[in-house]
Amino acid sequence: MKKDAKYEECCDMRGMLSFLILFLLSKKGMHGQEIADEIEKRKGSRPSPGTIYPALKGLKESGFIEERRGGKIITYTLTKDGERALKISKQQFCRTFTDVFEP
Amino acid sequence: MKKDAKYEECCDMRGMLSFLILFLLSKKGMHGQEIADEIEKRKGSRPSPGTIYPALKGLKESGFIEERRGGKIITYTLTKDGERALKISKQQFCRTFTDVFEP
DNA sequence: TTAAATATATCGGATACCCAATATTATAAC
DNA sequence: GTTATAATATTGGGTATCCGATATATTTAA
Repeated sequence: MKKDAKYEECCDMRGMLSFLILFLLSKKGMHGQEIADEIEKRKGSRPSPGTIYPALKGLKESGFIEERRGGKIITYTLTKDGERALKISKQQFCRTFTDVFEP
Repeated sequence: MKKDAKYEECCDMRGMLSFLILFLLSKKGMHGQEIADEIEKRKGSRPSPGTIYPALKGLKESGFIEERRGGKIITYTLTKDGERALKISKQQFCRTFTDVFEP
């Protein structure tokens, strides 16, 4: 059992993955594994393929991201709609978690 | 259908409720309805009783909060363990969402 | 041309979050 | 004391997230 698991379980951040992906893609286009790398660096745990690809599929079906294929690598970028979605989600996120970031 | 619902659904913040409660209680002791008030102010929607009380129950069973009853009002405060849980969750939260707050 | 490696994709299922509805308890009003 | 009000509590269920396992496709290595 992972150390500190007891303390982490009160914040599993379920439901934040798509938001995080949108945010990451707003900085630069990336492919699936790059996104997984970045999330692993931030969260400490790597989302499995069964997590990341369905999430990307959902975002694509919502029209928030689009893909450009180059061989086996698919690079995702935000659409205009995706930028709008991120902007709105971000506002809500910031309002909800105001002053959580303060020390 | 709620305006902007399409854009909000990529960030439902599911799984962040307990974290938010811990954070709110770290500022001052509150009872259930006060907590709901504060969350409503931040998120824009009010958590239902069926949401808030099971969450409080879970936090109590984890030993993160304790209650002091005064009539029909139950005031919740963080325990030492709760402070530790919040600290750790907050670290993870901040690391995960670094620079999301920047304009 | 196989074989290995890497990226993407899908499927089934466990989990748990959250809500709507309802019930219980306690105070306050009268 | 009865009624109204408000806080707390529970239960059942829908739903979406996420993971593990597995499959497919493309490139690289040998």
